[in-house]
Amino acid sequence: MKNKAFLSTDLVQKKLQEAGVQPTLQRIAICKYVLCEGDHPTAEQVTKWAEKNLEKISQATVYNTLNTLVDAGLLRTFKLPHSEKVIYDCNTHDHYHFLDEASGSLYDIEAKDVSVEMKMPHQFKVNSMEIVFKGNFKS
Amino acid sequence: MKNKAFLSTDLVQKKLQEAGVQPTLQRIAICKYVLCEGDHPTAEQVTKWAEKNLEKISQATVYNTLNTLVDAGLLRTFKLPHSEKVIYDCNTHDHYHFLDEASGSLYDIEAKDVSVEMKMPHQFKVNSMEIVFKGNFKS
DNA sequence: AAATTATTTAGAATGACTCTAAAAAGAGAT
DNA sequence: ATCTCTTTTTAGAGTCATTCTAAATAATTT
Repeated sequence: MKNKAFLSTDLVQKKLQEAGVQPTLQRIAICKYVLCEGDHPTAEQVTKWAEKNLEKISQATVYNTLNTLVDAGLLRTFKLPHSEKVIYDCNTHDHYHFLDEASGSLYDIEAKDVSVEMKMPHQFKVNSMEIVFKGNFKS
Repeated sequence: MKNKAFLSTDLVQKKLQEAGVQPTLQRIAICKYVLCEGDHPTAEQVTKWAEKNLEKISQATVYNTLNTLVDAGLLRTFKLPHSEKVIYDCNTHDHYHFLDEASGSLYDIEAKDVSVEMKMPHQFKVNSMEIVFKGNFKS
C-alpha cells in the first residue's frame, strides 16, 4: 500500500528550495521522513523518528517544520474523529481516506475512484468534500 | 432550515427517563436547548445559554451533562476541520453535513439524499462514511 | 569578518476538555 | 418527616496537543 520512492538529501534539498523553503538540516531530515518513509504520521511520530535520526531536535522545531511544510504546500493536514492529533499527509492531491477500524491504519482513496451523487436542495453549492470511509481492510 | 419542535419540560423529562437518565434541573434545561433551540452548538455555546437561563451552572456540569446525553444516545458529537471544539448534534439519524464556508453555518444532509459510488479495491470493506460538504449556501 | 536575517530552542502559555474530591440534591426505607 | 445511600453538581486542579516568547544559534548578505 505504502509505495513511496526514497528521496536523496539532494532531491529533498531541491524540493524545499523549489517550494521557497530554506533547506536546513532539521527540515531536510524531517522531509526525508514525512515525504517518504512516514505514513500519515502525527507530530508525535515525527518527533520520535527525529530524535532517533538527529543529534538533537526540539519539539518546537518539529512543529515549526511541519507547519512550514504545510504552508509551502508540501504537506496537508487533517484530523480523524477518534484522535486529537493532527495527521500529516504528503499526498497533496485530491483524495479521501479509508480508516481500517481494526488496526487504525489509514489508506488513501483517490478522488477519481469515488463518485458522489447528491439529491440535495439546489441552495447547496458544493465546492469540496471531505470523506472518511471506515471499515475493514482485508489484505 | 432549523425546524425543531418546542419541547415542554414534561416531555423533556419523559425523554430523559426513557433514556435512563435522571432528569435533574440542569439536564432538563440543557436538553431544552440542545434538543430544540440549539443548532449544532459547541459546549461553549451551551454554557453561554445555560448561564443566561439558569440560576447558576458550572462548566463541569455542562460537559458532564453533554457527555451523559451522548452516552444515552440523545446526542451525537463530531468535529469539523476548522475548529478544535466538539459539536453536539441532536440529529442521531444517519446523515452528513454541509458547511457554508462564508458563514460557518452547518446544515444536515440526509443520508438518503447522497449516494456514493466507489471503484476502490475490493480489500476495502466500508462500514460507514463521514462526509462534510463544503461550499456556499444561497438562501 | 561584520551585520542582517532566518531558524532553532527551552520553557511558558493556551484552550478545550477531564479529573478529583467535597458539597448538595434526590431516592428509598422506615 | 428523618435517616441512609446513591447520584449530581461544583470549583479548581490537571491533561494534552499545540502555539507562543524571547534568547541563542546558524545562515546569508554585505
